[in-house]
Amino acid sequence: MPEDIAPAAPESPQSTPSQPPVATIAGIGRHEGQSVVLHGWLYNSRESGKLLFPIFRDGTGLIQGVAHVKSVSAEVFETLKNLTQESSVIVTGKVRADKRAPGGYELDVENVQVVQRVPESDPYPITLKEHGVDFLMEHRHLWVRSPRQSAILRVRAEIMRATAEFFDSNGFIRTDPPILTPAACEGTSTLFPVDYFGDPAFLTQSGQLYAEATALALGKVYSFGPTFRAEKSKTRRHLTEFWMVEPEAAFMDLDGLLELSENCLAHIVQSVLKNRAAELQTIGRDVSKLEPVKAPFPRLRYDEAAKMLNEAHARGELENPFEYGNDFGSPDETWLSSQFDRPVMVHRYPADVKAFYMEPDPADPRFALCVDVLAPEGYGEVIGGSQRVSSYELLSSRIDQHGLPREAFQWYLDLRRYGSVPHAGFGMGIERVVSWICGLEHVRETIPFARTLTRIYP
RNA sequence: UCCUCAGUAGCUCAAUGGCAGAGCAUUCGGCUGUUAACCGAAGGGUUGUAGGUUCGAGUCCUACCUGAGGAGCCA
Repeated sequence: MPEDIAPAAPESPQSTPSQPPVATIAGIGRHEGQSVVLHGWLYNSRESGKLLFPIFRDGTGLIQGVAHVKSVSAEVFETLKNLTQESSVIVTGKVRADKRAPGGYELDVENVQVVQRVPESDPYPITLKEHGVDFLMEHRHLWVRSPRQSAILRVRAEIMRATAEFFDSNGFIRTDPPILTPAACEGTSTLFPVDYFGDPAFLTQSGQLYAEATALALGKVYSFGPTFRAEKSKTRRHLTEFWMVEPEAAFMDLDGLLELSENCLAHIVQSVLKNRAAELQTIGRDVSKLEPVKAPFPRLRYDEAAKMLNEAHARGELENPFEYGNDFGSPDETWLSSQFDRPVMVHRYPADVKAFYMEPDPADPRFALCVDVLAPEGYGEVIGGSQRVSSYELLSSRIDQHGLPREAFQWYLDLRRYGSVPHAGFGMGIERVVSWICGLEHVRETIPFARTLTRIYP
C-alpha cells in the first residue's frame, strides 16, 4: 500500500509571477541560470558526507541534483537524504551548466515536495544492477521506467508517426478493419477464438482482405492496428499480439508495390535518425548502420536469392543446403539480409509456398507476384506483400484448393465480381521494424506490454 | 510440437556427493564532487515440485512444473 500520500498538488503548479516555471529535463537548457520546477521521480541517489546527489527523472530525461547541508534547509536536506528510489517528487532548483554532467546540466536543489514516498519495507524492485529476462518481464509495468526502455518506446512512437505521415501524405486514406472477424484469412490453426454471442468468431490475424475492399472504394488505403496470431513460436521475432500497417492500392502492380515499400521504409528510418537521435544514443545504436537506408533498395528474384544461398552453403557459410522450391528458412533470411547495407527486396517466390490470394506472374505462372523485404544485419522479414489475384475464376478455385470455407469468402469474391482491378498491398510488422532500427535482441522490448507464447501478465 | 540449456537470499550469481556463500538491494554508521560512488557492520534461505539412490544430495537418477535460446510457421 502506498503511504505518505501528499496532500493535493499545489493549486497552480504552472508558472505564476512568484513561482519558477515548470520545466522538463529534456528542455532544461533553456532555463540555464534560472530556478525551475521539475515534476518527476527519484531515479537514484548518491551521497558523500554533507553532499547529496539525487538523480531525478521526469520521463524526458535524467538530471543530477546537488544539495549541500549548508545550501538547503535542514528539513529539505533530511527529506532528500532519506528519499527512496522511484519516490515521486516536485523539485525546485536552479539550473547550472556543468561539464561533469552527462546531460550538460545539474540542478542545485532549493526545495523538494514528496508526492509519494516509496517505503523502505517494500523497496522498488528494479535496481540499477543486472536483472534477468523473466524478472524484468514480470515487472514490465515498472521496467518501462528505465531510460533504455523509455527510449525504445519513444522510437516506436516516432516510427508509428512517420509511418502514418508517409501514407497520409501520399494519398492513402486510413481505413481500419474489424478486430473481431468471422473467419480466417489464411488458415484457422493460428487464430484466437472468441465467443460472439454464442457464435464462433476470431481475433483478426490480418486486415488485408478488408483493406482490399476499401481500396476498391477509395483507391489507396491503409490500416494500422493490432493483429493476433496463436502461433506456437518462441523466437526473438514473434509476439502473439503485434501491430501491423497494411497499405492496399487499386491499380497498383508489383513494381509499384516495390517502390512503395522502399520509400516507406526509407522515410521511417530517416525520420527516426532526424527526430530521435538522442534516444538512439541512449539505446547505444550504431547509426552508421541506418544512414544508408535510402531508396532504391536492392532487388533479387527468388531464383537469384536461391543461387546465392546455395553458393553460401558451398562456401560453408550456411549449415544446411537450401532446397529450391521451398520458402526461405529463418537462417536463410538472416544470411541473405546480412549481405546488404539496406533492406533487400526478394520477389517472385514459387506460387506453391505462398498465400492463396497472390497473383501468378503472367510471364511464368509458377511464380507469384510477391515480395518479402528483409531488413539488414540479420533482422529478416519486416514486410510481406503481393499483387492480389484479380480474376474471380482463379480466386474461386484457389479458395477451394486451400480448403477454405467458401461461405465466409463470398464478400471477398464480390470484390472480383464487381469492377475487379489489379491491386496490391503489403503488411509491415511494426515491432520488427522497431527491433531492427533500435538494434534489439528481441521484439518483446519494442511494445509496451508484450504478449508472447508464455506470457500474458502484466 | 520438437531440440538444447537453466531454476540456490528481494535481484544477479557461487558452492569437488561432506558446515548454505558473495555482490547488489534494505537497515545502522562514516565520508564536501559522487557518476551502477566508496568504506565498515547487521538482518535476510522449505536450494522449483514429488519421488528415488546414498552413511550423507543444492550437487547423482526419474517424472512433472516454470522460464530461456533455437527449429518449423510467420510480420
